[in-house]
Amino acid sequence: MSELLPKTYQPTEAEQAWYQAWLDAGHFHAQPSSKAPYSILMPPPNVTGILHFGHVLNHTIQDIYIRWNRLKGAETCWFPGLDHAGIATQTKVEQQLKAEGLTRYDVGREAFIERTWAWKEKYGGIILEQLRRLGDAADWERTLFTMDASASSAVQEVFIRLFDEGLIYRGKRIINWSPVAQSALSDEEVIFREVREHLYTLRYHLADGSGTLLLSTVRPETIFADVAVAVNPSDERYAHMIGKHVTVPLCGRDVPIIADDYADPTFGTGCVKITPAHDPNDFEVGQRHGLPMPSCIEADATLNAMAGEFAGLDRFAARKAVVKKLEAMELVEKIDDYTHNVGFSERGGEAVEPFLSDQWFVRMQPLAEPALKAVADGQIRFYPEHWVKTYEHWMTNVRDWCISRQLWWGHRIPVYYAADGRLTAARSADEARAKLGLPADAVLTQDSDVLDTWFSSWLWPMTTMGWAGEPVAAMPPASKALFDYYVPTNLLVTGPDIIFFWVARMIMATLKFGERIPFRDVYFTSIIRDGKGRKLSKSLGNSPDPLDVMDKYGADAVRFTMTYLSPLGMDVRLDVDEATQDVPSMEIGRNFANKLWNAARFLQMKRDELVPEGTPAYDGDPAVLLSTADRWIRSRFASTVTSATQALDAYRITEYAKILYDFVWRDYCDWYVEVVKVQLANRDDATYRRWLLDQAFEVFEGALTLLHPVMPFISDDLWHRIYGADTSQTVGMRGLPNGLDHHVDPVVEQRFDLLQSVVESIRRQRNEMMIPPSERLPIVISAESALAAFIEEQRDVLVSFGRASELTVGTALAKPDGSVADVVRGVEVFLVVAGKVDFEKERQRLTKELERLRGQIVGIEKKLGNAGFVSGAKPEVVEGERRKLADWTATAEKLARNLESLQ
RNA sequence: GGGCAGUUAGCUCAGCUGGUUCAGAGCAUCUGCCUUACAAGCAGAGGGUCGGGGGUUCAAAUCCCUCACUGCCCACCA
Repeated sequence: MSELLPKTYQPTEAEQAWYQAWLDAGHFHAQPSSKAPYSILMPPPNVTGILHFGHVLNHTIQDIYIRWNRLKGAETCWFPGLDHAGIATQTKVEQQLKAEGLTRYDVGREAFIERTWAWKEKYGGIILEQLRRLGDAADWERTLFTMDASASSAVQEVFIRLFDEGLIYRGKRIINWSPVAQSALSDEEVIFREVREHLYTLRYHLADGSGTLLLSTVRPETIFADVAVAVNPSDERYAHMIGKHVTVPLCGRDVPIIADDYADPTFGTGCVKITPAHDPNDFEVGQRHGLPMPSCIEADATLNAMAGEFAGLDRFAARKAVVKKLEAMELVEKIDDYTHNVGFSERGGEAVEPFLSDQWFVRMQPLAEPALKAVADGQIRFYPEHWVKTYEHWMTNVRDWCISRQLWWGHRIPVYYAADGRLTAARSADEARAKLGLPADAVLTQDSDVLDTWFSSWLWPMTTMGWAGEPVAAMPPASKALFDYYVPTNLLVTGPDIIFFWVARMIMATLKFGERIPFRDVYFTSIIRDGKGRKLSKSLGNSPDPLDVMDKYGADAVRFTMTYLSPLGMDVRLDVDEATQDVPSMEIGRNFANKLWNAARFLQMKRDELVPEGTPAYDGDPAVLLSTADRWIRSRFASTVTSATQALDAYRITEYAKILYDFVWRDYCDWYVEVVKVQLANRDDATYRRWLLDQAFEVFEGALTLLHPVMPFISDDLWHRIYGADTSQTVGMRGLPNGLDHHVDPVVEQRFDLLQSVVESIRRQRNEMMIPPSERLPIVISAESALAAFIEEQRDVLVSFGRASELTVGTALAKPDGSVADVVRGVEVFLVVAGKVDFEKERQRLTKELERLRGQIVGIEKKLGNAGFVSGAKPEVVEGERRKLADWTATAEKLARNLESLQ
């Protein structure tokens, strides 16, 4: 009746078909309802983004929680989106233009933006398609682009409000400048790297001709903008010079010698040149002393007219040229090798230039305070928790956020300048005129800069709900309902690298504008590294395309393997074969999927073969039919539900994966299915067989259900194949198995454990004696009467698993002639091997085992002889040790006896 | 300079509130099996003084101190 399953699982087709079926059935779309809400905000991938393994891990985790909570009956919604990614996208289009021999200035701002939109439509958002291949159960109907009208409106409103409240201000400051992007960067977009350069010690002559001052610098090309030389006020060497002037070489200007604590007497000569426009520390010195702040370096990092003959040279070329000239003038005292940290653009990799310019800033401190509290109070929880410290450190030392970017692609700053120099933030020029009290025909110019991309990202918890920047109470009813139902969201899954960029700022913005926390739990994912511990990156060639890997192993296999290998708070190592771009560890997931597949195949084959159509269902008391093994698997399954739930509740996803892996593979397949084979073979009764298989199927269905969050495709595929549900249904919505606690039965588990030990003992002995499986041998088992009865009950299983020709079970049986012996938990297991026994080997093994046991007995006796232990430890622990001693002693005695009687 | 992780079998890692599965799993290695669900498999075996040292405790892989090494984050003295 059901179609026979192929021998191995073929994931690719099944995965695509099921994803479409889920979409068709609308399983991923959610609306506020009477059910409990559960929501996750998808970190919006860049519009230029391509799927990599970081996304795979991140999205697998999110999908697990979405599907798990859907299984639990929540109204789950996963809000997807796409980030306009200012610099990255603009760079793409500029590259395109470059191929045509054009720059963005050639086409002009408006045409350039149009072109970027066209690029976005054509090439952007490929990654969203790729995420579907992974299986993301996201509510795609709610996909938001950060430059959609509502989101753009929100950005504008927020800017205006912060401006009006004085939390956004314009200032001339030293910022991080990218000469390549020709734009400012925030502090977070700069990474520091150690660089080996030179420390030049230069001679500056005193203006009055009374001597020379030596000072050290790594940037001699900036001397044209020197405005002072600083010495430490406590530095006696220079005390008499304070107030005098030195002549700056090459440009002949005289600048004062000032006293400032910034100068470190122990570094170099103790004198430092002050160049406020080109160094953040010098800038502060300049401010303290009211010094002028000329710039000698332009936006493109070339020197300007202040540098005289060096004008037009790039900063690095200029450095060489300046040093050469100074050397010729004998003004270079010495040049030392010098290793120090230099800032580089996180994106482009070029050295960042400290650059003095007008920029827009957000005053962070007032926003940070409530955000700090929300985390300190535990309203928002971090997993792993240790990131709280990092968060608190950053938040308590938070610096103002430079939000203006000299780009074209992005949200334009809604600030208008009047001819008289006044300015304001407004929704339109008309509104600005009104705010400034100007007539309708007054000419205004809008600020030409755009906002940092993160200035839209930090509003994500609100914009995803349809918020356009209005006061929460004034939101349109549909958005308001969504917002109130789903925010705070339940979980955010992201990398710790964007804790400042994004997580912290979302908390600040949502508290301020949404009047609530944005999310309750934050899960920080692991960093993925290759076998050598390096981060995966395209340039290193160790970053395989996840799509290729999914094609080879299946999406479920990739998801499962990543989950299995990614402990909370630790890096993940993924061995990557650089030659083939293969990730061999994906076999873990693939093999597991295949195991599941074959377990299902077995059950289905047996049902087809042994249960004729029309076989009546068993309608008696199931307790009558349940064997120890049946009870055991039910007990194990009930425990598995509990422990899997606990693992996911604590965000221990690796543990969740391992629990299910072990249950399916070890308990269900290795033991239970093997017992089912015996039970089927030994009872020629169709009703019983039907009942037994139904029972086996039921547990399997439960396992598929628990696995669905991590392996959605195969679990649904098998579920439909076996249980014949129609495609509009999914195992992901049948509910979590519950009310099974009464199946947990420690006595049954203990007994089955003994059975396993006895079987393992027989197998071990057979293996050691090199007896092939085809050869059946007599087995004799001797145990105390209570256990003997149980072993007798398990006769069929023991005969089959132990490949026995005959089985004798009794109490106090003597060791048969020509047998080898083993003792497990006081049960003696004799294998009659007749001529085949290697007595020497057997003697060695028994002796070794006996020695080990005796050693342990001595240890435990010592422990029990310790008065401190007996009085100090919990009574049940002491009792446990006593029982253990008794068991071991009995076992040792039997072992010794068997060793003696060995011929 | 400040902070946060980590160090357990050849490799990758579990081991959570100290003791009842306490020294584990997977991979790799070795042995035997095409046993009619699965060789992407089955059955076995070997392999670790839990980074070093000290302390607390009746009891430490587990708690505390200290040192060493590895990785990450923050800061940026020219």
